[in-house]
This record gives sequence, C-alpha cells and structure tokens, in this order.
Amino acid sequence: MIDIRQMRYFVALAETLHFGRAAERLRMSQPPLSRQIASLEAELGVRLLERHSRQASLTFAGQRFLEDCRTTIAAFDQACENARMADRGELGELSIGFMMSSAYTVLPALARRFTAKHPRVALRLRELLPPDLEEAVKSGRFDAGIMFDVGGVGGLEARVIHREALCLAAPSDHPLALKVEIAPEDLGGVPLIIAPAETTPSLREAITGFCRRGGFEPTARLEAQLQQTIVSLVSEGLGVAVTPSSMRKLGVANVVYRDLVDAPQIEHVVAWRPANLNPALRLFLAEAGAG
Amino acid sequence: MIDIRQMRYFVALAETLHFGRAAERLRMSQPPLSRQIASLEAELGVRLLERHSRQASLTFAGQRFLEDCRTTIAAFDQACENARMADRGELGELSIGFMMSSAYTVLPALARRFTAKHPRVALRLRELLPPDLEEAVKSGRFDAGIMFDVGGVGGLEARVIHREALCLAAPSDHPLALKVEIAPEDLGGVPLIIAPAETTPSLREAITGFCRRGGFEPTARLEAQLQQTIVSLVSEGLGVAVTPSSMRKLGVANVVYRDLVDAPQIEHVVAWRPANLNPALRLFLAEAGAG
DNA sequence: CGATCATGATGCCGATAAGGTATGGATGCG
DNA sequence: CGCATCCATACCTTATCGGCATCATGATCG
Repeated sequence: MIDIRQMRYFVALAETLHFGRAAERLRMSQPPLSRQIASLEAELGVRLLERHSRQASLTFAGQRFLEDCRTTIAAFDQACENARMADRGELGELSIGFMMSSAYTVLPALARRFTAKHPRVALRLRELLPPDLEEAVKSGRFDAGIMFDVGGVGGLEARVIHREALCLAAPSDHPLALKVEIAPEDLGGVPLIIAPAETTPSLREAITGFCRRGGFEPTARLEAQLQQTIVSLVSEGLGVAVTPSSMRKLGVANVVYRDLVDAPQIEHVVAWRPANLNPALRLFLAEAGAG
Repeated sequence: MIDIRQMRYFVALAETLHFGRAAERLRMSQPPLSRQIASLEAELGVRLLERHSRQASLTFAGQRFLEDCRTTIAAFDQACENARMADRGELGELSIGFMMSSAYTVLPALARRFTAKHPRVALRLRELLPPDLEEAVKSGRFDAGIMFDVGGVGGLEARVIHREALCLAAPSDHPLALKVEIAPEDLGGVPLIIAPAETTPSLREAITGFCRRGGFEPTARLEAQLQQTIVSLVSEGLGVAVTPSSMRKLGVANVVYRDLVDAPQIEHVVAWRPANLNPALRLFLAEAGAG
C-alpha cells in the first residue's frame, strides 16, 4: 500500500531529479529509493519519471503528483502538529460563560491576555445570568464560568480571581448622596434595590452582613437580576443600591457612588468541572491565576 | 514513523470507539490495531482516546486529530487518484494555439466537445497569427496548433481535421457580384486582396492554382494577414478576395460572396510535436478526429 | 573506437515491523 | 461470585525495508 513515506521519497527525488542525491538527502542509500519509487509507480499504475541516462525528468502525471504530494505531506505534518498543540491546549476551543458584572472587571483583561498568549484557541465568550451560568458549567455546556462566589457548590471547583469592594449607588438628589462615606446605620430603614438571593447569594450575603453591622436586616424595595439594571433603576430615582464598585464604570446619569465604611468585598471566581478534560482549560486557569 | 495507514486505523477506531469492531472493519484482528494505536499515540506523544471499560472516547486532541486525519486521508487519496487521471490525460492543462480562421470553423465545436468530455482538463485557447503559431507549437509553448496545412514542415506532425471551399468575396457593387458563380478566367486581371505567402502558404497556393486554371498568375493589390481584415478591406471597396467560405459568417456589410467553379479547398490541420508527452494531447487529437 | 564513468536497477541478506493466535487483567453485570 | 466484555500483552510468523554488492546501460573522453 502507498504511504506517506513514499510521497516524501518522491518529493525529494522530484526536487533533485537524481536518485543518488535524493537518497543522500533522505539519509538512505540509492537502491531502496529506486525500489520505493518503482513500487510507488507500480501501485499507482502511473509512470512518474522518465529515466534518462544523464538525469531524470518528471512526467506530466509526475508533476501533478508532486504538487499533490506537497500539499498532502503538509496536511499530514500539520495534523500531527495540531494533535500535539491540541494536547497542550494551544489549539482548540474554550467556552467561557460569565456574568455581566465580570465584563466590567476581570474578563476583558483576562480574555485579552489569554488570546494573546494562545492565539489558536478559539475563545467563545457568552454572558449568562448567574444561576444559568452555574448550571451551564455543571452540565458541560461551558468549560468554565466566571461568577460571584458560589460557596463551593457541588461538583464545581472554583478559585477566586478578583475581589472588589461594594459601594452605595444612590440617585444624585438622594439625601445619602450628601455623605462622603456610608456607614451601616445610614442604611437603616432605607429600602434597597437588590438582586434576589437565588441569583447572587454571595452578594446578598455581603450586603446583609453590612446591614447587620448597623443592627438591621436589609429590606428589598425592588429586585432585579443584573447589577446594570439595578443601577439603572437607581438612576430613575427608584431607590438606592449596594453594588460592586465596578458599576461606577457604567457612567449612568443621575447616579452617585459613595464608599462604604469598612466596605465588604465581593469575590469573582472562575468555576469549572474537575472532570473537564479540555487542555485549554488548564491554560485558561493558569492565566486567570487560578492554577 | 507515523504513516497514513495508522491514520486510517485511527479514523476507523474513532468512528466505532471500539477496538474489536474497528479491527473487524479494517479486516484485521484486534491486537495489532491496539498496538498501532498505541504506537501512534506514543509517536505523537499525545493520548488520543480514553479507554473505559464499557467503551472508548476521544480526547480533545483526538477529536482534533480525527478531523485532520480525515482531510489528510482525503488529500492523500485524491493525490493518488489525480496522478492516475493526469496519466490518462483527464486532468491537467492543454494549451492550443489557433489561427483566427479556425475560430469560425472547427474550433468552437471541438473545444465544446473536448471540455464536455474532459471537464478537468483546463483548455487554454489562444489565437495567434499563423507563422507565430507554427513556431510556438514547435518550441513547445503550445501543445498543439490549429492552422492551415503547413505542408509537413519539419518536426511537427499534422492531421487534417477540416476542409472548406474557397469563395470569392467582392464589394456588392462590383461587376463580379452580378455573376452567380465565378470561373478562373473571370478573375483575370482583377487585382486581389490576399494574405502574404509566408503567412498562409497553402491558402496562397490554392488561390494561385485556381488562377492558373484561368491561365494567369494572381496579382496582389493589397496584402493583409488576417482573413477578417481582408474581408473588411473588400467591404471598403478596395478590391476582391478569394477567401475561405467560413468568412461568410462574418456578416460584413457591402460584401457579397460567390461560389467558385470547381472551388479549391483549404485544409485546417491540427499540428503537434511528436515528442509532446502531455497525455491530454492524445485525448484532444482523438476528439479532433486526428488519432 | 574502446575504456571509463555515471546512473539507475537488481540480487541477496539481516534487521525491523506488522499481523495473527493465545492469553492476561480490569471492569461491569446478572 | 462467576461470567462476559474489552483492551493489552506475549509470543510467533511473515512481510517489508534498507544496506551492500553488483549489473546493465548510455554518455564521455582519451
């Protein structure tokens, strides 16, 4: 049966048109090369070279075969190389789900670093609501997810890759806007716009913890899942919210942000299934500082 | 060394995910397949399959390698098939030079038939003036030329593939336009527009032969190389011409065509170098009826 | 014009690799 | 716990490959 080795022999021969020198280049002696070429021609049923006494020349079929051999060999070598790259995680796809909040913090720089370092990994980024995200990573639809800490929930491994302080977002004409820094007790009795506990439990917990330092439980005036939505509702004067500092970047009109006294921090984590075998995931985790 | 056979083995295995059944499909027993795959993995340095007790599964690298193997194998098989086709002349290029006159007669149908029958031969058609054409075929710049008979000139083989009668082309207000049929003696003393003898010797010979039957030598009023140019000069009233009947198709205004008594015929031949090894040439000659 | 050289083909041998059969080891199932 | 399934391993036989020596052929040169 014809194989790729015979193609390599033929290419060397076609490039030198000389059995002896081709054999030398192939680090073999001339007789086996002659035989391999003869067997190649026999199996193809096609004469590839005209042997003249001075030097050989390619037939028309041989010229065509030479071109095709070059592309075939290139495809072959590329296939092997690609397998090795894919094994190292440097070639392939990596799908990352993330919550909107991460798009304002860790994600942009991380994605930029990763694609710069591993240009042949197609990074598929998709934003999801936090609860869907956790489910999607667990089910394997995403290789990893970037979200607020999920509290070590079942099946997923997670590492903190970013921390940010919470702050107060208030309408600019709100009384709290007059203060430079907000203490827990300042929020006593002030209804908050807040994300539901199911959506972002760790954020809820951080807010609750802050309020408790003021001796009260937070009361929700409105609930919305996305922090952007919450800030937007604040800008409409519907209430105040405790939200990650990165929301300041939004630049929504009529909203002022105020630091909290001993501000609680919220953690962004990258979470993945330990059973996930995508080699690119390891590289991504390393890049995220979650090795 | 990795070879194409191992790729075929791997594809069969990847498609069944079962060593036993893959081996069966490959008409071999299971142990050598196991070993070939193991050796493939070892040489790549990449694990391609996860072996579970129930059934195997592809790793990420294996999935990638599967795709690449398929394209590589396809390229490989195509290369072999192309060599065979090129050898039969059914794949490749064929360059044909032709004189303008043939574009009105043999060439269109011949080119149509040939490309229909051998769609993968790229037919390069190019018109040339007859003297250039002969030279171009001799030098190998064209695989074949279609021209008026060159009288068995050195080095080229030629076969007649078309014959056509000559006719008289005259301005519509010329006295000869009144006659239904032109006898040789009718042209006595009438100056002709004619192609130079170097350009188309056989045409010149035919015209001379016709005139001699009337007992005189033709006199040239004007010379032009292309028959179309000659007919065009006729239409401008600059004289009459003896020209191939196919020129009637030109539809030039103010020109009438008249049959000649016992009209001499001019032969279109296909000419080629006997040493030309382009296999497609044989198919072309066969199609031209010049086998 | 014959000797010589260059080049590819052929004969033969040892090493390597491939495939076959028999069997072992691990895992899941009744 | 025994059995069935499935892949890996051991061992043997055969095929293939590459090396060395040599031959056949055609060009080159004295």
